[in-house]
Amino acid sequence: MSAPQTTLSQRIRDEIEGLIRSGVWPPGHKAPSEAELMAQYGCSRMTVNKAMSALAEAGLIVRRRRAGSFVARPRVHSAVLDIPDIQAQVLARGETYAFVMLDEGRRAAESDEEAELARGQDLLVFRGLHVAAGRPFALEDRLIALAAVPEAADADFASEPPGAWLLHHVPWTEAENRISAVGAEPEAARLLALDEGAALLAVERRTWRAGEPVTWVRQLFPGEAYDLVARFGPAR
Amino acid sequence: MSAPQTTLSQRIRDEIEGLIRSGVWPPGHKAPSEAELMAQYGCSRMTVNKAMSALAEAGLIVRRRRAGSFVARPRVHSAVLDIPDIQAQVLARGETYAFVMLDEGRRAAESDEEAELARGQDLLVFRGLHVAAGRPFALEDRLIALAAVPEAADADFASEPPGAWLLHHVPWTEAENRISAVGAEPEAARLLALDEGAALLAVERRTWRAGEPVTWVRQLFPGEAYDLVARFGPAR
DNA sequence: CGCGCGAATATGTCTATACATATTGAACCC
DNA sequence: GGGTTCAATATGTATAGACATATTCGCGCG
Repeated sequence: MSAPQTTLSQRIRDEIEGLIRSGVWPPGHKAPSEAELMAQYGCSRMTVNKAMSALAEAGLIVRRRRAGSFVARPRVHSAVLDIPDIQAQVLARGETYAFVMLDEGRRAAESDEEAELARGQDLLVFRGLHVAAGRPFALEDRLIALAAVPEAADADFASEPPGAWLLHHVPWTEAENRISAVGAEPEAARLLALDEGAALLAVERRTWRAGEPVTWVRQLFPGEAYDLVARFGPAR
Repeated sequence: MSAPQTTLSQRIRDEIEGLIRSGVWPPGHKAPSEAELMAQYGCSRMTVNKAMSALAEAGLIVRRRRAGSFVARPRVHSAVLDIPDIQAQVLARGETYAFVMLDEGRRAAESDEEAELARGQDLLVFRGLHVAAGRPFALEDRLIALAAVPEAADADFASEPPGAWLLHHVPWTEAENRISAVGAEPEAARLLALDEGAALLAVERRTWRAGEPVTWVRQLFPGEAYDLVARFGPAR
């Protein structure tokens, strides 16, 4: 048994996908041309083309004739649950947006769950309030793993809130959303200017890049003020 | 300008996708072999193969050597928001499941929104309670468009609740979920055995098949008892 | 009658080649 | 200097042929 159980075009695709997902090829990076790849892998152009076309269809690269193939900017979202960038959403509705940082710090993990995220290093801890049109829109608690994103230690989260900063700097590869409804606790009610016990939409999200946990976030939205919309349709 | 702005393999793919999505080719239907298609379209096998491979990758067909290509059974869900079949979910957790039909009828549309769904014909109207492990799990209101699903008029919704029946009989092509948190109204609170004003997770879903509206449903879950989990990961 | 084996079939992948098309960059002319 | 043209480049699509591989069907043998 000599042949690997994967095909050549699949192998090319996987290797390049690995380079992209791991960040070795950052967004905007120019990939080798098909001619270069066919020399590198010793195969025909059709084989290379199949791999690259698949990557393009998957949205990982953007191809432009004559110019070449480039690693795509992290898709803000691949058409799935559209909740990542609250700032962009609010601005898209034509409302003013502000992020009020309530608390900001750096500490070690304090629970098993946090330890899984921290992976031996410190966590950045945030609590902030998203404000749309002058009214509280969402209360956010966030942890960022410095183990996964060391450059976050030097980021300026006054100019760009942590969620947006991450979205623009760290492409994620996996995410898990947990959505539920909860009654407002006293402090949350106060910060969101609601009555205690009011229905809140709670979105808890964990995000990974290439299997490595990056961030955990919990956002609380006033139930009446926010609808989460997810639309699934034909592929194109 | 003579050439259509779509390529041949894309056209083949689109036409076959249309046959599948419209239901002309039902699940399990055997598609023509590549040889037949290349005769039909007067092109080479590679061109046909590209179209069929793309359909296979998209999960619309299943291909088996020597046997042929077959229309895939409707994917219960393509790994997206996992909420369609409450019964299956409850049973998967090892709990008993029951659906209690509270109200069932047939009537004409009574609002503009309903008219859009009804398309000139009657609607089937349901209200029922999903019961898991003997406790209320979700309150469901549903409308089904007889214009889109005439066979629903003869279905036995005592043996299979409307949601599961639809899922097993009508593959959907587009869906829109709207998720929010609401306080329990008196009647909902009573039916779900909760206090008035308790936080409920509200899922409102509209579904289409090939552009034609099929059903509208609103499900109310006790906030503490239910988490909506959506996981997005690598394609394969 | 049942079982195994081989032939036929349909897909899976790859090669080599060809022509089309968008884009870029540079040469060229006014 | 500025705008136009043109050729080089890289991708997009398609062809025809080849070999590999999984699966099924049917035939023949015991």
